[in-house]
Amino acid sequence: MPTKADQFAADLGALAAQAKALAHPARLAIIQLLADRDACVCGEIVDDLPLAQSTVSRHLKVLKEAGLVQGTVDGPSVCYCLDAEAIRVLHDRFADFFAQLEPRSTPDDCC
Amino acid sequence: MPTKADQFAADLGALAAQAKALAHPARLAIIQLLADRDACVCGEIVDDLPLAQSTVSRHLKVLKEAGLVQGTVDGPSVCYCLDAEAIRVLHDRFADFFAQLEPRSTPDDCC
DNA sequence: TTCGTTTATCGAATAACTACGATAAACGAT
DNA sequence: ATCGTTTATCGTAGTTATTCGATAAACGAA
Repeated sequence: MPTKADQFAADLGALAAQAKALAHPARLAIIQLLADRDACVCGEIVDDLPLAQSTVSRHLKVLKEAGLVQGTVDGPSVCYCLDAEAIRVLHDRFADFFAQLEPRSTPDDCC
Repeated sequence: MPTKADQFAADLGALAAQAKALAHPARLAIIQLLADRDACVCGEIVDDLPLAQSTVSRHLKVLKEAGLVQGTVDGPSVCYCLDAEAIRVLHDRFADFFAQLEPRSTPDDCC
């Protein structure tokens, strides 16, 4: 079922989709957590966030669906870690987007 | 009324809020449009997007509330333009966030 | 096998987002 | 003062997001 948002350029849609994954402080906090513990972390994320376990699980699912985080089963628990390559791609996408915004000499504030 | 998302660090909340403003292809398209026409544009945005005028007006409101766009009344129409300084700040915020993610030597993929 | 731990999913409630048409408000021009 | 143009807002509808508690599923250990 195509939504209205699909009528835009694919690259804008892709960037918007990943921006949406970043559009919640809990998910940003999770990303920072996963980066801080240089390797990866399992359910300690729940202890570090003021959210219920099921809520954290949902946020992790969003991040996984956005391709930013990977989870591998490790015994009874699950080990989550950042997808470093995906993060880099996202970083580049944002950098490109912002770079495109200022080829203009931004002479004086318009209006 | 404080929501659950307010319990996170203020900087994460601020970044998440602006990421949310970018989390729709129409709003990204609007930002690109405003940057392309080096100065600013009024209602031509509506003509360039496959959306109703009222919908575009809402998206513009979101961008204004995020502080990324300014609108000044110009006769019967309104002139919108990017807030170049706010864009720069947002760019920096994203850059900082991503930079923080990779102080690790990213030895080998964990897990 | 049974128990405890860990994670995912379901169900449900509330809130927010996206979208449109219709209408109102502001303004210049006639 | 009235008309047409432009933009904002309102009302509404449908979808999606956020959150929690409760429950299920997976697994190691006893």
